[in-house]
Amino acid sequence: MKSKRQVVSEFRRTAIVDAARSVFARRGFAHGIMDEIAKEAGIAKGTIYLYFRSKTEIYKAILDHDMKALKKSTLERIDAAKSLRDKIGAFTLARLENAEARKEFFRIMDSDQGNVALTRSQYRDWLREPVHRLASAIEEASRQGEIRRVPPEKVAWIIADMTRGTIQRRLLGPSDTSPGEDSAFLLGFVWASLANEPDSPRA
Amino acid sequence: MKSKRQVVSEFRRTAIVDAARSVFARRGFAHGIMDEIAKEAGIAKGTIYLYFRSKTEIYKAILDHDMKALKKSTLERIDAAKSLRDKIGAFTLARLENAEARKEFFRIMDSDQGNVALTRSQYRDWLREPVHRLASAIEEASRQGEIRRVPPEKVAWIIADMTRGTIQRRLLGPSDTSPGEDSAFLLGFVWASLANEPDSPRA
Amino acid sequence: MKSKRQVVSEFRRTAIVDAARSVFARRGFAHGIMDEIAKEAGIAKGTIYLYFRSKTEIYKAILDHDMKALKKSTLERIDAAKSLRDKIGAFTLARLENAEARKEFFRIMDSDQGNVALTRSQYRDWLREPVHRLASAIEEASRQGEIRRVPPEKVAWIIADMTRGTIQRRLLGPSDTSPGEDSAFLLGFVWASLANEPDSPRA
Amino acid sequence: MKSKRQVVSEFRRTAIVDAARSVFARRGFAHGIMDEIAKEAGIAKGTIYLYFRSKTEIYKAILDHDMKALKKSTLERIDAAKSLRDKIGAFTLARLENAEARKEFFRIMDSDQGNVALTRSQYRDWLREPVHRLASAIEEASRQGEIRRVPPEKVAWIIADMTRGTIQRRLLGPSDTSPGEDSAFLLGFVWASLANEPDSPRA
DNA sequence: TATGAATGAGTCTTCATTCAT
DNA sequence: CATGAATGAAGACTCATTCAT
Repeated sequence: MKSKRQVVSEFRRTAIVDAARSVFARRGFAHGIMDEIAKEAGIAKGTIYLYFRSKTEIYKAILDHDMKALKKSTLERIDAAKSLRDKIGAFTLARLENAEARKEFFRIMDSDQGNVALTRSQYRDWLREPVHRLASAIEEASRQGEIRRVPPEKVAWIIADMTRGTIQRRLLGPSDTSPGEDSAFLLGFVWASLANEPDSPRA
Repeated sequence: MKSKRQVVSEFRRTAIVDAARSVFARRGFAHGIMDEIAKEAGIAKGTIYLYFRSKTEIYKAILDHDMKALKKSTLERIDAAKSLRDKIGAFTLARLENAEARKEFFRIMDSDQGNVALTRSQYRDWLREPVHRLASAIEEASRQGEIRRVPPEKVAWIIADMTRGTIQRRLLGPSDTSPGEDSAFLLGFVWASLANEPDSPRA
Repeated sequence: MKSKRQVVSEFRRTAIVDAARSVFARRGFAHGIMDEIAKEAGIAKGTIYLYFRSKTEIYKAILDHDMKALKKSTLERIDAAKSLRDKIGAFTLARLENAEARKEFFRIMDSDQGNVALTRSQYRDWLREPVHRLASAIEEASRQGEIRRVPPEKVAWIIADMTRGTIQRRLLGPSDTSPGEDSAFLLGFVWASLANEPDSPRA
Repeated sequence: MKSKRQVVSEFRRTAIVDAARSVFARRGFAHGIMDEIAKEAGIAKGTIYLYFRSKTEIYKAILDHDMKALKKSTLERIDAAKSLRDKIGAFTLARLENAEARKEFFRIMDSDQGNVALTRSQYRDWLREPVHRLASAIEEASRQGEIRRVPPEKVAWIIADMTRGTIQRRLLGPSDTSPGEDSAFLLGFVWASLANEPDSPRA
């Protein structure tokens, strides 16, 4: 069981990370000021330094925390789906819903980063595993003849790309479609490609 | 005809923008220092302020200039293609080749931005017109029965998304495929989807 | 008789002063951090403030305590000696041995001080009395004709200076002579001066 | 010939070092604030950083400059003197006069230093060469039979110690003797010791 | 016009001191 | 009494922008 101290400590860390995420989403890393983070966390500036060594550490903590959560959630939903079609749908929907629920984080990922230098590749990192999982499913389905022959990795990545683009468009302004609808559209488009022979003219 | 004064002025602005692009690509906006830009442009720091009001203005000038060029080049190549299939191929190839030729600019677009706040939406902005052009072609082909019925805007955007993702992956590390091959793959994938009825199972 | 309360209180004060002396000797006053003092004293930081009003107060307490002890010890050894020669020897030896035994304190005196502003003059203060005692003995001996006529105060101070310099050199690095030898050398030098007519050429 | 730029640069560096010496003498290194140095130098805080990388660099510049000057001046005066007696007098007088003329620097050397870690030993460093020079002269004179046999290094150092102590006493408050008188007294004391056989009782 | 030295507002970080438990 | 988490004032350093030459 957690001691009271640990609970408080956990609480503070979370409050700081939450405040920082919000501030960084609003101002970017470079312009996200410690004073503002402190105020938003409802504590004094010095207190932050009892929990994090530096501004950069907070940044890393945000990424680490959110990416882990994102990866976990996405993988679970992929794994829960049985067929490839459902897995692809699960992937896109998971991504879209997560983005909805964690707008702030995605705004950080999408826009800023100053020089913290790692973000973009870290971003790829957390995506890598879900995308690989998807690729494996594609490869399997491809072997089983459920879909046409395609390079699994490449296809998995472009599915991720389409999803990401859709998320970004949703982030830019309120969209008139739900995540579910967007996901369904993406799935439809992808599946139309995978399910059929390429280049076979209509008639 | 341009006066000598104007020529020199143009020359300076270009030198500054080029230097700034290089610096921002390397360090990001927040860490791209005026001193470094000046040195790289081969002029004194103060001189920059004779041509640009502020650091942010330079940033905007980079975006404005590069995006215009990108848009122009992309539109021309789309227009030069006759069939929808070729137009899509022209779009993806134009994007991939441009990215190759203007790595620095894409690196700025891709990674950084401090919080100059406009980038991401500006990025969308320059893409908007080419994507619309593509959408129009899709709509037309859709109406003509050349492809199945799809929402033209949405499809055009996800083609842009796939292309962008591919560009980013190329930017992260040296890839073993050429822009032409990547473009061909994307086109193949997209066309397989567009050319056929959705959801028609293989057998 | 001391109440238990007083005993504990005394004990705490001593622990804090000892810890602080050690820390200040290591880091200097400015860089000697309360956290470190607390840890070294085996108590919580807040507890320190139950016994001392401020960091500076601790500093003063160190000086006060150590200087008193030093003064007492030095005076006793001077008084125990009968002849002037022995008194001088007693003074230098007491100083050298004390420095040996209380390296930490001397390291504080020697090197640091932040700007607690008083140190240097306080240092003089505690020395003042022993030096005066020495001066008195010199004056007496001078009057008795045991030594040549000299200004007692001045001579006493330069004896103190020589001793202090010797101590500092010993503090800088391990020396190959014992305090006793160093003391003997100083005494020899001084006595050679005092015992003879000045300026009387050798031959 | 110096360019105008160099002259100005030199001027600024000097102004900053002078201001810093004054501030450090007054407040100590730790409490000597950049703002105050800037104000005293009559420039803006940022300007300081055009000439010195950090506060510590300024500190080092002070020591370096002043110690070099001190060493040079002291060595010259020792060398200019012919006899050992005169050399000793030259040394003590040079030190006393220098201290008079550069009270501020000596106040820094004497009192403070925070943790800049080098001071005290650096102090020894600049003294080392003059003291060695003195030691050589003592050794020579000792060999020539001009003075009794003594360990030259040790004697040279205690002469330095006596002088330093005298300087410190002068620094603490206005003294009623001139540097010349103090120097003469020290010389007399030392010479009385060197010129005669040790331990030879008066009668 | 061009220069680059000078400026000073803006921020992170440290640490003595306080205070609720 | 003891604790140690919380506070916030203080200070070094950066760099976009200005301005005298």
